[in-house]
Amino acid sequence: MRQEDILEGLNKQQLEAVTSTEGPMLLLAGAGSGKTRVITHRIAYGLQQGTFRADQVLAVTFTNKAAGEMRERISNLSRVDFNRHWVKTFHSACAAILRREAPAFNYPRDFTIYDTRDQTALIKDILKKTGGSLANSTPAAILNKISRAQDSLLGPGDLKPRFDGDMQHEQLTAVYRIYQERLQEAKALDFGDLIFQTVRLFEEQEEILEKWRTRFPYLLIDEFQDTNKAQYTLMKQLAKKSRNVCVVGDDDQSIYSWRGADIHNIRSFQKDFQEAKIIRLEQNYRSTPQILEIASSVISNNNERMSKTLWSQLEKGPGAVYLETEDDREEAEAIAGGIRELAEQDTAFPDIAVFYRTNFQSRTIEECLMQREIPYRVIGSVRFYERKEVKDLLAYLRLAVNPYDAQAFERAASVPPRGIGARTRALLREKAAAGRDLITACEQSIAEGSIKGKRTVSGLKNLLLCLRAVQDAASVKDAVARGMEKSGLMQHYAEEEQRLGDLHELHAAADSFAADSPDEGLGEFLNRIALLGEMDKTDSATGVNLMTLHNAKGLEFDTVFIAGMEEGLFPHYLSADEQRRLEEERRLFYVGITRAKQRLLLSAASRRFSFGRTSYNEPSRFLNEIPESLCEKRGGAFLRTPRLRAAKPHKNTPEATVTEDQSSPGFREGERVSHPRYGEGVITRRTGPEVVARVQVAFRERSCLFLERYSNLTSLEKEE
DNA sequence: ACTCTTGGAGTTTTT
DNA sequence: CTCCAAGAGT
Repeated sequence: MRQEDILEGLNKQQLEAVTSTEGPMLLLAGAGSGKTRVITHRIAYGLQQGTFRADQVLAVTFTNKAAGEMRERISNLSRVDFNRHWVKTFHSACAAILRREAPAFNYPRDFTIYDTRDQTALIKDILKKTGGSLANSTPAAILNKISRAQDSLLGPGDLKPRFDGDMQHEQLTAVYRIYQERLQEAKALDFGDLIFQTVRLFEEQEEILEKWRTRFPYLLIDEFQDTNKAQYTLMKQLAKKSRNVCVVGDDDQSIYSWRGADIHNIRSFQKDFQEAKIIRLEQNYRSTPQILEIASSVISNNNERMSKTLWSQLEKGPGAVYLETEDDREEAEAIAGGIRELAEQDTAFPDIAVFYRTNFQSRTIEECLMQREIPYRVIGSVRFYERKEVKDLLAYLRLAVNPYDAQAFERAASVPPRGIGARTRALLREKAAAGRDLITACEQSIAEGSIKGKRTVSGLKNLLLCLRAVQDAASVKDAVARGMEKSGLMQHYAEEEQRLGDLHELHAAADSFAADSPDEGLGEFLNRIALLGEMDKTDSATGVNLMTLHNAKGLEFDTVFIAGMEEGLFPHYLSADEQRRLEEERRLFYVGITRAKQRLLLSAASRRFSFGRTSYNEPSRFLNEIPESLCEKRGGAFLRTPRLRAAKPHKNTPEATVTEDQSSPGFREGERVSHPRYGEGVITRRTGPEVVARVQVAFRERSCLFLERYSNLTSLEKEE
């Protein structure tokens, strides 16, 4: 692509940001100010000018999905295929570095990455063993403390007591220390470790740091306001010499301080890189002036912010609409009704989003959408790789790759039940503690006769040995297939269609991984999975988008609903007392508002039913922060015209209705169909009420149950 | 010794 | 709904 194309249509500030490819830069990019455009064009420009080569750039984004999009946009702009290059999250970048440097810090290349559940289980186990229950602290709370310590580059010895003789502190230090030891024994790293250990490695081994500095003389860090101290330090280490680092952020969109993010990194950057060019992007290209005014008005209630004024030249639009309902059910129905009506006017389903503060709120909304036959997708609710059956299968694969992985062993040894109980498992793990792997531990225990269930342990050992052999020889896909077959999980879950489907999906994921990265092995596949968020699902949107406000960051929609505008829920009661945390809730609201291009629809329920309990809530204080002239309060329904047309005019040409599955009449049993992932199949059963009919489909190698409406199935019998 | 069933309790946000 | 702990059953 020619230079004038890369630079075309940029405003003054954007142009300066794009063309300043050398030296440090702080890009303060307001919501909707064309940030992604600037970042991608900047890299494309540098490539085109010959300032740097693609393999000299390390770009860090917040999610894998954002990374994927950035790769694609740069590739399109620059005629360079950027897909092989380093656009990663902090975590995946560190995992990749540590894999390559494994010998230098005495870890195997194929280490395991512990997720939150592995971590919590480990802490529970430690608490049990040490007998010490940390005074009124749940394992999750302890884990949180440990994670925050890691984010701040504090090891067990670096924790400071709050006062002399702080029991909490001593116990926490002890648990943290054992926790780290156990991770090492298991040849595992957790999320915090990935960053912490990389920083430590760079600190301790100058020549390795030097190598990576030389490798990446150009850095870019996106969502900089959400970086923690460890990440900041890593950036500094890498950028110290070249000083070619561009950080991009917006202090008003900092919403992850509970995860260790430190907003002061923006100030630190100005100190550490005093020669940095500072550019503000304040023109908003996304939202109407009305939406922007609402957002500005709300965020102006925060004290801790760098002042910044967004403005928009877009056409005027409507103000916000606020709806109060009796309960959550009514709220959900109003949202569904509003969506229906908007869809009949001018807005397509994928251009609509519904945001909420907590995941459980999605359930009621989903039910109403389903009833009204409105297609939707939920982003990030139950993470695929955290589902029980998926973790079960992953446990076997993890052990095949890393036979020291104690958490995987716990799971693999007990699901499906094979007669190895807690006691035997503990014995085997003890055996493995002295630097032995778990397979060897099994072997030795059998040889010594120190164990009761000799036969079953022997069976498990052989199974693991077999999987280990397979992963060396076979493709990732075959290794997963072998795991499914040999683990006994397929039989174990034979009755549960959903779980079987998930196992097959993991197999399919392995297949596509193998296609994308033919040179990578099972270990890399497992690492990749551990770092994958649900956000990254790439299937194109066909329905309304449902997600938490946290997941909404970086996205935009024509129409945005924000549900549950109630005290106690939003701001959440756990964050409402402290000023700093309340301000973060407000920023979360700000993020939500600024996702909207045209319309903003808010709602609150005075009664909410959640898990056997009814709570009564006042409307959120944030509502009072919206200028009155820009917030119209309604009762009953969102739109002024609840039922304009009783019936739609009937279309008499059949071709018009065949194209979209909107009007799909439903399949017959015995009908031949095709699915984009599973291929051809036959409907074996069709059940349930018409609106939410389920179909059972037999494919060549498996059988799946779908909700008919969203199944992506196409008939093979209606073709001309 | 191990597994399965039952009842009770807890649920912010997530790489 | 889903995770735990405790007790009964094999």
